[in-house]
Amino acid sequence: MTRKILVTSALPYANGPLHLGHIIEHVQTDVWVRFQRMRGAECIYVCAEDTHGTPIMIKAQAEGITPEELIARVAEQHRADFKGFLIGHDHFHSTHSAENRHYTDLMFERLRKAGHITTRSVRQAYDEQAGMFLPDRYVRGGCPKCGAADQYGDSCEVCGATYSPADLVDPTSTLSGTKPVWRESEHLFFALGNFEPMLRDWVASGSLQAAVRAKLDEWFAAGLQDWDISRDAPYFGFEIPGFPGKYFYVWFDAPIGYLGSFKALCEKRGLDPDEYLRPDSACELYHFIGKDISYFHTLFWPAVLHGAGMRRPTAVFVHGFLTVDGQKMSKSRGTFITAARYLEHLPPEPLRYYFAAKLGPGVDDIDLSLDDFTARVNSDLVGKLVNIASRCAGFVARGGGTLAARLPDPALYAEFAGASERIAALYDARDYSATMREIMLLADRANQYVDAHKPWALAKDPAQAEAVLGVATQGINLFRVLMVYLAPVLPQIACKAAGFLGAPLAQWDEIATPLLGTPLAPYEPLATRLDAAVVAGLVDATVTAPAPVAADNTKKSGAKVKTDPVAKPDAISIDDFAKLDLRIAKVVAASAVEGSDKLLQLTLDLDGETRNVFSGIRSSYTPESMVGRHVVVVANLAPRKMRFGVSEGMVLCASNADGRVYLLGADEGAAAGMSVS
RNA sequence: GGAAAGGUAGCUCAGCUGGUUAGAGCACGGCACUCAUAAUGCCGGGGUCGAGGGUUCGAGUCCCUCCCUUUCCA
Repeated sequence: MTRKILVTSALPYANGPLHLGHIIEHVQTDVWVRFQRMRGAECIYVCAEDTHGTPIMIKAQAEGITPEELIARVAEQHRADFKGFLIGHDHFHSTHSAENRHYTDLMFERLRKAGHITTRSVRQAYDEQAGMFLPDRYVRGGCPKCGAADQYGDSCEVCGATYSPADLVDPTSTLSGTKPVWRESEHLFFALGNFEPMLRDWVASGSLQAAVRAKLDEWFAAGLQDWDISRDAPYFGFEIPGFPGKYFYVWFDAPIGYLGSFKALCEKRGLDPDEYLRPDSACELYHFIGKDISYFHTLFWPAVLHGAGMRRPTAVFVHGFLTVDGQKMSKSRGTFITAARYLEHLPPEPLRYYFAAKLGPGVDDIDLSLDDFTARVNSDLVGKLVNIASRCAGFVARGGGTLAARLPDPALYAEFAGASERIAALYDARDYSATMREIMLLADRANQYVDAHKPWALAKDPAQAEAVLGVATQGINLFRVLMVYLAPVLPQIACKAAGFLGAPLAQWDEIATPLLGTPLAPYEPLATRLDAAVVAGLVDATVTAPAPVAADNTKKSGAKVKTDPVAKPDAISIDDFAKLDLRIAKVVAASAVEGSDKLLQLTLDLDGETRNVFSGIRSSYTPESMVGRHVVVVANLAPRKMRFGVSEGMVLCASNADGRVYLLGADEGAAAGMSVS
């Protein structure tokens, strides 16, 4: 019977850009989904924007736009980033949607009727000037335990103490800077404790990794407490039916967003969501999440589902955090790598491969070591894997372009194909690092095979032409098996390889029979080496070297690939440099210029001052991707009249010989109008 | 403070329920080869397995203490 599987990745929050931490989770999920599909499962992968809550509301206010505008803009960026990393969501929805409202209301109603919702008064910090209740994080003050100043309302970063905002010494609201008052308000609670037996049973069913189970036991031992699921207006979210002025807490409707997204997909495809969601469903449901949100997904979520008369997740797969060069991703260190930044520098598949090579089934943190990344990708992907095809293709071409009719070494092929179930089991268990090790071991064997049979030596004797073609055919077929194994990780390379082989690589069992007697397309490089300098450019050089040097960035952003030595201009004095008025500007609007295939028209904000600038970056940036980002602009460049209007400045970019350009940006924290020096 | 995970060659990591001379890839050195994106193959150097105790015929693998790193605490 065909497995029917519904898979999710955690919903990204709509208040900022995706970073590589988001990407590793989606890659982990995407690989698993692609693998399941290759194995013939009906596997659906959904995700959505997580759009509700105070931070969204506040951020939109700060930008002078509506929350709806904010989440639409961020969603656009997120979609582009996911696409860039080849994440194949079947559907990417939003929690601010009719479908999500439907399930949120429905599930709440069912929980209420079943007696799982209670009401209780809560005393909370209230900002009288802003006219709203304050989440813990929006109150700061002195730590009641160690006295450290300016700590968050929930915990102290200095001594690690946890407490409530009411305990703070000298609390202030981060919104208005005023001292909050304490007000009572009725809140709605979800009686999590009602579900303890069910949850214990669920945990015991083997749905969780050992480390997560251990954590759950701790939580059980501490006792399950009611969960506050309401917030008072003003709040960006769904108003609770029957409770005017009360809104669902963002964490209540966020996981429900999985179902909302799924529902939207079902409507598009004419599927019945209940087949997947009813309590006795034979379909499987999996959530991939980071360990920071285990509590919500392993306690609340199964309990809410169960209480609302729905099935529980088959399993929740928890992964660790991503570090860069051994350290927590940090904006101040420049190691906070956004998805967009990565994609501006490098193609997605090397990173997909590297993540796969490091991801295990556990909750351990994963380190992106940049040097290791470069070495690993270049050696495994280019030196070993792609090399097999590359070195054999020429012999096939010279032998007529068509593969031999028989394999000279069927036993070796059988050995490669015979690894299939072992590798599949590793994928299925999400032990990708072991999977990649197995596959690369085979890649070594393939290179050894070619080396042992020395087709280049045989080729010197015209009488051996058949043998040469045989060795090449063997090599190509070994490569094909490996490419099938790697297709979940490297979908684009697999696609190119399929074009080269003239045969699809879409199904796992395609390897059952070798490819014989068919023509090959001309070989084109399937993957290229990473340049260590480009990789180093992923971390923000401007942090450690705050110099305004465009030349330095030019080197690091791809130009080096083409070793096109930039002519060194004459040295200038600091005074000459000071003549430049470089500023940070925020792109508030962008559009393609009609009648030009190179230009984008940008509307820039330099802290109050608005500039119209034409920039020749259309080959590398879409108008949508520009809006909202910060750029570096030469603000005192004499205005220049162009056919399309007057350009009042110049946006700085690095570029290389092939015409790609790379915008210079500024780290988080830089604001429009700031002077660059 | 409580809890968890981890500390194995220069780097990134494997080492299951304790058992022969501790492994892989990369990097490094030598040799071979030249088909391939200076790719590949063969050989080699390199580790008192965080520190110190203990259990055992035998411990990287179990127990205790300590040090360091990371993470979680609704």
